[in-house]
Amino acid sequence: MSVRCRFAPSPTGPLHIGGVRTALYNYLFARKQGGAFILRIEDTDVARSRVEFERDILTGLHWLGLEWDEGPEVAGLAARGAYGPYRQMERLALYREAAERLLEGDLAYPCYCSPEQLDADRKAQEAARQPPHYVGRCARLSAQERRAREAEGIKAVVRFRVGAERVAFDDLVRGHVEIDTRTMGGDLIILRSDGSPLYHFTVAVDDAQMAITHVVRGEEHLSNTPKHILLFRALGADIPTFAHLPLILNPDRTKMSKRKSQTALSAYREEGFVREALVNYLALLGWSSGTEEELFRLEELVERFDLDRVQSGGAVFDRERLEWMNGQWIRRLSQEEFLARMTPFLVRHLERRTSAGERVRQPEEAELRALVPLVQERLPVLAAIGELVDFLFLERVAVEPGQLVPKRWDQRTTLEALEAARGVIRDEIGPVTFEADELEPPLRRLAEERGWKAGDLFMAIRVAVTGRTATPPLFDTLVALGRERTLERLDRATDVLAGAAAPTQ
RNA sequence: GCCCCCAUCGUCUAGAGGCCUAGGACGCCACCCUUUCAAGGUGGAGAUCAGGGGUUCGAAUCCCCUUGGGGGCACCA
Repeated sequence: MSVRCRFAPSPTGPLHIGGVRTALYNYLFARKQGGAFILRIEDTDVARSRVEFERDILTGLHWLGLEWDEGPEVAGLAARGAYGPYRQMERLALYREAAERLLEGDLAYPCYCSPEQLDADRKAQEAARQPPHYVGRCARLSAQERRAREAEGIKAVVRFRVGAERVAFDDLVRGHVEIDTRTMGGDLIILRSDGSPLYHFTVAVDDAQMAITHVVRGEEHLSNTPKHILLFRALGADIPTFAHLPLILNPDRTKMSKRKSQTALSAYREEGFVREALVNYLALLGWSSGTEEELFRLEELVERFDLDRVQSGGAVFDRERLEWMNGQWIRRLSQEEFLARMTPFLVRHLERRTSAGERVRQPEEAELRALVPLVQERLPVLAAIGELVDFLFLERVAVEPGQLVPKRWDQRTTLEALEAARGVIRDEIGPVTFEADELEPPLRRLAEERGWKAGDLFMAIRVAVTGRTATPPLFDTLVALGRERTLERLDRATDVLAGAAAPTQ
């Protein structure tokens, strides 16, 4: 039988990094096995589910390149797949029908206990240091008793009978697992009093109906797996193979959460993490290829992936390592690709500067292209492009007199150097060509003639024209700036320095 | 409280009884390269393999216990 596995997120929040990892492992496993990867939206929590979250999930998966074979929407097309619909709220009839069957077979029963009663039970159990469980008040009601309650207008939930036994299964990640059903909290509610289905029930009904062969999901579902197995059995369905993935952890080793970590995929995307890095990093968080290579693209991961090699202990999400890997993938992008991905980040940065009241010049395609070799290897995240090169597009850069003077120099020397450098650039460099190669020799010569360290001269110029001490290579920077702007900024810096000097002299 | 899972450098991991005086990567430190910042290169510090018992000629690797951590036990998913 060919492999079918699914990613089943609920749209109660933006696509979570942990969900991405689960989706990725499902995808890798399905592709590796030549099986199907199915996306199912678990939106039965009406109170918390929102369409924009569903959109965020679909967008995120598309962006990562984790395309699904069946699901609510495929690559912008309408839903597709023979086991649809793929949104649970569109599958209510299926659940109702399945519940009906269980009721008929007395594998489930209506329960009339009020939430208040259940709450009181739970409190009592807690006080008696008992594990919380349903006491079974409605488990053996006679037909008349049920009718009486119905007559009172009490809306019943439907409970699934959980018999006493040890349920065992062989988890692909954890091996043999056995759980006593008596520790699971008693008979399970599968339908709310309004008739809507609950998670454990929908999972079993859907996985059965969608012919899922492998359930690959987070470890938080491990203890609940017997419930699903019992339900599969009651439904007369085959029991899929399970693989429970280790949790992704906060730095304090608790389950990764919004409170303590940045969990939304979209947030990483907005910071300029590239899909290659996110996929690569997450693949290696809990799985390893067994070799010492660690930079893999999606297709390479598919070739190598194996659930056997999934780690069983939880893994702390290490942003530093992600950033390193992101830099690796940014550098591996083709120039065209890099340009296309980086530009929106620069544009956005400049827009922000504009709204902050600064005068900004719009970058031209050609000058951005020229910038690529200078910046591509300097970005840990794409969003860093703004800070790196915005001085090229700002009408005025703020130059601090303090920064302008190199460590070994004083104000006088700096002033002299900037004026001299300006002269050299104005007189010796052709306005037409103005290339990095022709800038360097005369400026080095200048430093030598005056007995300055070239580095000091260059630093003074750098700060003068960019307002920063860390920039792309100086001569390329001057070229990017252009002759006119370079001269202008040297002038202005000289004024700033002279102005700062004046009061003290 | 009960049940389940987990346990190798700070972090991600290699290791499926002898190849381990435990390997790689991130991070950290130093040096090299260098006009700054990165990138890159070289080297270094960093794990008595949580602790204790077994099994075995031999254990990070198998078993048991302890400890620690995590997860689960909803008319949430």
